Amino acid sequence: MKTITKKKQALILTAKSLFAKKGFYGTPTAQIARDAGVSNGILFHYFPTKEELIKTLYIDIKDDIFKYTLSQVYRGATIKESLYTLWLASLEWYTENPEDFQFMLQFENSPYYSEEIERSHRYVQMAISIMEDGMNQGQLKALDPLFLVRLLSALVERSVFEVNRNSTDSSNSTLQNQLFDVVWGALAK
Amino acid sequence: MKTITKKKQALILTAKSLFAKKGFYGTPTAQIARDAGVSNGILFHYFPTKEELIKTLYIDIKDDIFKYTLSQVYRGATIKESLYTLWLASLEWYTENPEDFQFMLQFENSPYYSEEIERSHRYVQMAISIMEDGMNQGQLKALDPLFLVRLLSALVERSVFEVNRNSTDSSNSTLQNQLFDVVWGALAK
DNA sequence: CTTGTTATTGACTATTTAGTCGGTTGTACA
DNA sequence: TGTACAACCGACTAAATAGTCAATAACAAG
Repeated sequence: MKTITKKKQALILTAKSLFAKKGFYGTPTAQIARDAGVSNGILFHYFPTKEELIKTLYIDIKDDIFKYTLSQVYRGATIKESLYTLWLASLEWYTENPEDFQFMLQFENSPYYSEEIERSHRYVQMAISIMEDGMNQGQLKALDPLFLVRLLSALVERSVFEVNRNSTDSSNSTLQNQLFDVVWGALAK
Repeated sequence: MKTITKKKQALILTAKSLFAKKGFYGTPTAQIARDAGVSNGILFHYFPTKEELIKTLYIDIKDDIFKYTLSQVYRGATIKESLYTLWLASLEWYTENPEDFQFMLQFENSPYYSEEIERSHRYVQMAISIMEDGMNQGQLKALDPLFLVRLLSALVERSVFEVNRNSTDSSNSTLQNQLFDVVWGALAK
């Protein structure tokens, strides 16, 4: 049984928050430890390098998100329904967890990121097979399924920005429908 | 008349190349100078800080790209034609100038980037007005025009990745048509 | 030729920072 | 109670790096 200590947890939380706010290079390891209220040494006890810490954080975050989003997709749903569910759940997650969003953006455009890391998540395989289903049913455009997955991610990302910009506006659901129209228009045949 | 010296030019070229390959934080200013074959001090003579160098580079690159792409859009073209031209020209530029692409990706997801910088380019205003025209004609989705511009950028970005991945494939124009279908599907009403 | 300005050099520094290490405290369990 | 092992501390270091500076070269103009 893997018990995560209080201090390790504090490190993870603090690191995520600082990285999101100040960036990977704007955040010294010493500050992470200080803000987390633990010693400098313990950070390197749990994470051999700063890079390792960053990668671990990313994998954890992505796991959380996909657990949340993919679990809402039901068998038997139409492709359009599945995509809508996936898209909306992601949107909700990111607007409610802005630190996750910031962190992810940074990581996926950093030198740390690679197709290897991308594919390593089994949920990406799941997303791919949803796209394949849609293509087989003739509902989605006939393109590389991984490309469609990435497209969806990119559109989620843009949606998050746009929703955040209009956050004062109360007529959220109208905007949501319009934004999903964009997604569906892009992916559907 | 602004004459750019040989050494300044060498610095700019070298910096772009190194930043694209190794990232902003993986590239010491000393290495830029060394690789450019000039002294350390001259870099800070032309660019007071490293950050200033990076921002200058970004603005130059974006200017080049928009000069190239927007100049190909003709008055009197339909919206679909204009968007196609814009999209294809961007795609060509980035596939032929991979360093520009890498640099831009990094910059636009870095702490240096801001909506202020984004809007400061007059070409963004031009792109916005193309989108507004399309909306007024009822051809494009009724969304914030800046959002549409960003959407187009994001789709160009994804297109570049996908074209690069299939670069061995000679049947390029088929893929191009398919990819533009995605763009048009996303933006068109 | 003189004088002021700009280009250029490269050694130097002040600071920052990732990661180390020797030692201490806690704890599970035999 | 003893022993092994993990959690934990914080002072320390070795390396890296952005930016400085004092001096020299090139050059343009009067």
